[in-house]
Amino acid sequence: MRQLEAALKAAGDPTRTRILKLLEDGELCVCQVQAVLRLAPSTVSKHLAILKAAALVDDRREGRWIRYALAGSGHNPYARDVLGLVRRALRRDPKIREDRRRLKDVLKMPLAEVCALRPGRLRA
Amino acid sequence: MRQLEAALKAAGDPTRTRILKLLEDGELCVCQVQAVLRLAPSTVSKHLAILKAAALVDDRREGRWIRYALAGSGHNPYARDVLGLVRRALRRDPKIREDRRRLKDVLKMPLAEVCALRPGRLRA
DNA sequence: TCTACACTTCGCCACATGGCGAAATGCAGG
DNA sequence: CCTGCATTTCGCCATGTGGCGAAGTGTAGA
Repeated sequence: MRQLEAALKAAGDPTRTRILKLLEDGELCVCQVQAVLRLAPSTVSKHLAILKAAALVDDRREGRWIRYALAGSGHNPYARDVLGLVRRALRRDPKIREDRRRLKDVLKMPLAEVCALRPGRLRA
Repeated sequence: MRQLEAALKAAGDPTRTRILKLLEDGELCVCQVQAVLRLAPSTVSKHLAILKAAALVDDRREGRWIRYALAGSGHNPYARDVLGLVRRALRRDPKIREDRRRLKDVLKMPLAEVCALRPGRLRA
């Protein structure tokens, strides 16, 4: 019961849905997600941890960064179904479209520059 | 975004999942659900209202009772997918099995007697 | 090993949510 | 209408959750 609950609850939060939709275009590091969502790093990190606990995403360390991606055939048997559902959903949602637009801009910038945008040292 | 969120969140609660699994066997009135779950009437009613708002169930008045059933091709486009996911899930979950066993007993009793079991006038 | 930096963890706050009992609602039958 | 009963709504409480900033962790590079 807990696994299904975890997957549904994880995907049932609007912020996390936004993250899942972003990851449909490929893996991203935390600061890229953060640059699109415009939330505090700790907040983004927590959401990613919840998604990971629900086996909806995988993480992979790459040097200084940690890349998150949608889970493959994860260990949670329900993750695949939930991800499929989300993937088919919200294709025309205005907020999701806006996020995708922002993501495009973010992907054009070098990673270091993206991370420098953080609200920690406000200079943007 | 809100419709997907509503469906996922509604199905993501363990008590509501139990209700959905019960309804897979056919429509039930509130007191039947309550007899299986052993929760206060107000609690059951609230959960059913949430499931209804998410378009996962339909209700239908029949005399003094209100029958709830899994939603057909509901107005929430995601409800069907979520219901399918839940239906395929938890087939072997012990708590769900236990509920189903209790439901079988409840279905053997006349409705009036089931409702009389309520923790309001304790006499069982 | 020291600093810089990406990320996570912790502690906090405001608000949402699940549980209950009591009161309100709405239908059936006298 | 008035009573009886199934259900809902309301008010309350305890707990869970999302947001943040500050402090901690861990890796890259000087």
